[in-house]
Amino acid sequence: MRYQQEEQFRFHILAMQRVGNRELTIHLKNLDLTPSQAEVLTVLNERSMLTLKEIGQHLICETGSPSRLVNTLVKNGLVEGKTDEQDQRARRYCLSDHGKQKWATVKQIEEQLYEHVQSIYTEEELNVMNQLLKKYIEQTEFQSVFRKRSLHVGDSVSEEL
Amino acid sequence: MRYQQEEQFRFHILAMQRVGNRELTIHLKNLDLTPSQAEVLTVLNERSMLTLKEIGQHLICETGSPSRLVNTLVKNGLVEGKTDEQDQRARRYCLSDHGKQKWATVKQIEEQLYEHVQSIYTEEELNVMNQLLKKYIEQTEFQSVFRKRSLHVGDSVSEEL
DNA sequence: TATAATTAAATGACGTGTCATTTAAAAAGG
DNA sequence: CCTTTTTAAATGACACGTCATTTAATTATA
Repeated sequence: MRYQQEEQFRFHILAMQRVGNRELTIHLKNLDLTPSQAEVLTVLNERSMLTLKEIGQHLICETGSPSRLVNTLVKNGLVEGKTDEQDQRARRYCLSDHGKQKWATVKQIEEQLYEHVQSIYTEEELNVMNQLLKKYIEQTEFQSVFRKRSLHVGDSVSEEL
Repeated sequence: MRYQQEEQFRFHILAMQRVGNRELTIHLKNLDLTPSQAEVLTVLNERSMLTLKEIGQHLICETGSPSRLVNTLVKNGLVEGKTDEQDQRARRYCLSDHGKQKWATVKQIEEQLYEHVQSIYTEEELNVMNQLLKKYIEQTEFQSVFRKRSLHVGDSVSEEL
């Protein structure tokens, strides 16, 4: 059958995303957080005082302006927003004390997930996949997210393969 | 930073899924279909007369019984359902003529996606990734989907790496 | 056989993702 | 300075994806 490897790759990616998301969802439920909300906390923990648009530019979970996502976090007291003084249209957001506290737990849950990944793959195997996946991502709009989030720093170009 | 490879892998998977889904969404929009709906058509093209539960067991896009997904396709005339004679609770679904026709176009769109993948990866690279991704999937509930869909048949075990 | 337990599907609820439209503020251009 | 264009954010709409609950039919069991 033609495209067998390509089809398998397509559904591997879909399945991996689903299974990872479910694993995160389960563990985050104790915190009353969704994976998307957790990603916002992570972004705001790394860089504070971002506008909605800037937050969107740091997220992989959503394009455009993640109004509802962030507003839910504001409503739940995890994020605080202040109107920008230079630009009355924009609001700048940061973690509240409660948000910072929750993020610490989110970090532990993420590390659980990473431990799970580590239990299946060697670092070398992860490196191989990351090198290859990066090749695809670099041709997409997400390339800038990885750059902004510093998710691609420190990569060593593989000599083998 | 600890877990750097693992974190990168996590977001690579998320970004790959998003970008692939968007690419499919754009091309399927001309057909008035979503990627999930297209997956149902593909499943029903491969195996007909499945119940809702069985369809769900062949889908990666959704767990549980995909009532609404399939009912939308019935409403749009792409899928037909008849009550099972042995079990009055269950309904068995198959593609309508219109559905078969649409699937032919869906197949072309999928092949476009696979051509795109091919333009970025060699078959050897795809094979490497598939071998590794399969290791993860095999430990999840999706393992049975890949088996049922025959998405893992014909894999040659890699000797290298 | 009558009742209880199981099962298939439908449905309600909620939070995304995505796109299109609207609103209001800022910038650009005359 | 006023009008037009651009821009940030909010909002409406729609289809998921997920979970919990309900409904109805089937099976198990006392």
